[in-house]
Amino acid sequence: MVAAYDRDTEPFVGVPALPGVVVRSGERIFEAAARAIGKIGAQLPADRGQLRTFDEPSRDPRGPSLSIAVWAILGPTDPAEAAIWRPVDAPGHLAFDHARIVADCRPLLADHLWRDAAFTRALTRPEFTGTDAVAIAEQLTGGPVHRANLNRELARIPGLADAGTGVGLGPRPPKLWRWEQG
Amino acid sequence: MVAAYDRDTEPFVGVPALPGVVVRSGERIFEAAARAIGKIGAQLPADRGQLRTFDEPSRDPRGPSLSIAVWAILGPTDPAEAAIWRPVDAPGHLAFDHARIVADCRPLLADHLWRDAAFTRALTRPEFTGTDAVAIAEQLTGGPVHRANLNRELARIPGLADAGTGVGLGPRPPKLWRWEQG
DNA sequence: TAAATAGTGTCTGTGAGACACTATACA
DNA sequence: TGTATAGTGTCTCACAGACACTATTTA
Repeated sequence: MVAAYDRDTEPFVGVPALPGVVVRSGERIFEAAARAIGKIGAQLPADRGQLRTFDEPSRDPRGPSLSIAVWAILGPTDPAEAAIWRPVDAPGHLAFDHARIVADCRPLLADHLWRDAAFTRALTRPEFTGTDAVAIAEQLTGGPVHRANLNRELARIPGLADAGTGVGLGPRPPKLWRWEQG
Repeated sequence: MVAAYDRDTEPFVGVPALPGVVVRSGERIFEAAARAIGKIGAQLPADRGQLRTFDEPSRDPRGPSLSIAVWAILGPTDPAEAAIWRPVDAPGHLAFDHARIVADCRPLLADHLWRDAAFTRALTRPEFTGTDAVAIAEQLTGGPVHRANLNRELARIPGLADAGTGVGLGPRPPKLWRWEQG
């Protein structure tokens, strides 16, 4: 899911947008990201990364601007009162070129999944089921994901252990995976 | 090899630096890159791409700035009178944090090699030997490259054909590879 | 015991990585 | 005929992708 917030200033008043700010002089990108994520009532998590820069001059009706896209992952216990959550694979209508940003960045994020430990750990919970994993992978890749292969992939990840059974969607309970230590 | 140029303005007068400019309002990144590469007397080639953004506030003694790194590949016939060529794996002393930029971007470029057709085609010549390929790969990856595996990898690339023998470093002439059509 | 959900076994092909061996040209 | 450079054959291992089969639970 992607977090947006309802804009309260022109342009695009009332339209959901990805949180963003104008970078101040001397500010680092993640410092600006920390201010941006404040717009949805959250704090910038430790797990975050740079994506790419968007430079179409007509992105913003107020005038030309560059946007450096950044990812960060919020957990279920992190406060984010003002967040409007949208599925990554169908974020719907967003202000500016933000729908395009989501579309362009999705494959970049899919590359991190199950490979970048910090990204994966933050995206899953401390515990998650095989069914959760399938849903996450399909959201990011956009294609179907084979459970058999995914389970084997998860078994190979260091620090991730089988933790019995969890609660799934149907009769048979799915496998539970747990990250070791804190 | 990386192209630098001798700075003629403060700061770092006389010190080699990667070509860069301040992006103008409304300008696209590659438009700015085209102006930047003019500093070495070259024109921006069609083969180019975005790398990452560098944001350390003390990068430039004149004040905080963001730099968006971009790659582009010049051929041997492209004019570049003012270029100072340095090996990618040992660019030596460069102005600002440019040595660090080269070091950070090298692995990003290595990921493109033999995979991104446009990048590879521009980096090699229309014709190149197996020995050239080994040298290119070792410069970008930093590690040793096995000729046997590299030859097989080249054989798999669509549009790249065996073209007899070329001129190498020793007695036995190396294989020649040629890109099909123009 | 049927149906829905979930997991496992296994086969294929591909590709990385590595080693030993062979080939070519020159001195 | 020895030596330096270059290419080839082949082996192992890991992994992606796919399919069929089995297992678990509830109704």
